[in-house]
Amino acid sequence: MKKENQDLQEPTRSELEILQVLWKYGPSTVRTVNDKLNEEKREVQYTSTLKLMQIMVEKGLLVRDESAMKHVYSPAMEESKTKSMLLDKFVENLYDGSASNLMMQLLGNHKTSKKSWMPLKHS
Amino acid sequence: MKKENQDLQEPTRSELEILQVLWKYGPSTVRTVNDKLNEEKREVQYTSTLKLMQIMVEKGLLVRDESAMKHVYSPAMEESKTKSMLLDKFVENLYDGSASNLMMQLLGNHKTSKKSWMPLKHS
DNA sequence: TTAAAGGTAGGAAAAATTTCGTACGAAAAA
DNA sequence: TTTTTCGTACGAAATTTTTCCTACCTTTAA
Repeated sequence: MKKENQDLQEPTRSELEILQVLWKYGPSTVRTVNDKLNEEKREVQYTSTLKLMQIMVEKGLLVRDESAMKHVYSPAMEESKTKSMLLDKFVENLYDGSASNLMMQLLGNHKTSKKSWMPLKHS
Repeated sequence: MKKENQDLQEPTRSELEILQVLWKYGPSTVRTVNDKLNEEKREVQYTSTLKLMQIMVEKGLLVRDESAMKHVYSPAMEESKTKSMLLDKFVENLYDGSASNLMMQLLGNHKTSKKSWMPLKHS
């Protein structure tokens, strides 16, 4: 089954790497993004990055300015919006939806609540 | 190229869901985990969950007690260790490695540093 | 004792993600 | 002008992740 164009696509791991580059350096060409990926993350071929960024446009994760020959890509959503979304999901997943739990971990306060589960009978 | 048994495998998205269930309810059978997944996350077949958990054992993400007929699975690493690892990566990725940046976002302080990038010439 | 229910194992298929080869056009250099 | 360089598009392949079918074993109920 194909995944339909939802409103909010969660970026895949590689897509996130690309977003990170764009957040850091601002709107960029594929060439620039690819260079930064190779410098800062991992070795990857130009056309791979290109393809991925094209897909991200289709998904609505990036927008593209085609006015010049060298297309310039930018994130489709505000950095802060995307990060909020990802943070929410992260807190939901790992900290039971509780930001203060996360906060405590950040503060190095490792008194995370003791295991909350009672041994279950496994039917 | 096959991915070798690294020390720390990062769980995939589905694997993380399973870990979440185990964290929440403690060591469990596949049946229990599958039920919880269906209740709390998404519809999924028993054998799919089974397979995934078997793979997670291979990867070293879970350990399995086979002494009884119904195997009981537990996370291979402490919850807090795994979460630390994931949190580190998360902060690294999204907050430039700065926990205080994340902290600010958590506090709803949206004065995240203005765009730090200078417009680049795109070679 | 047989049937039904519920468990694991394993392989194959499906889906999603990632990579890259090839084709081809435009711009720049020779 | 010709060649080289650098860009995009597109399709297919490779890989990773996810799903589920089939086989088969054990326990329980009839």
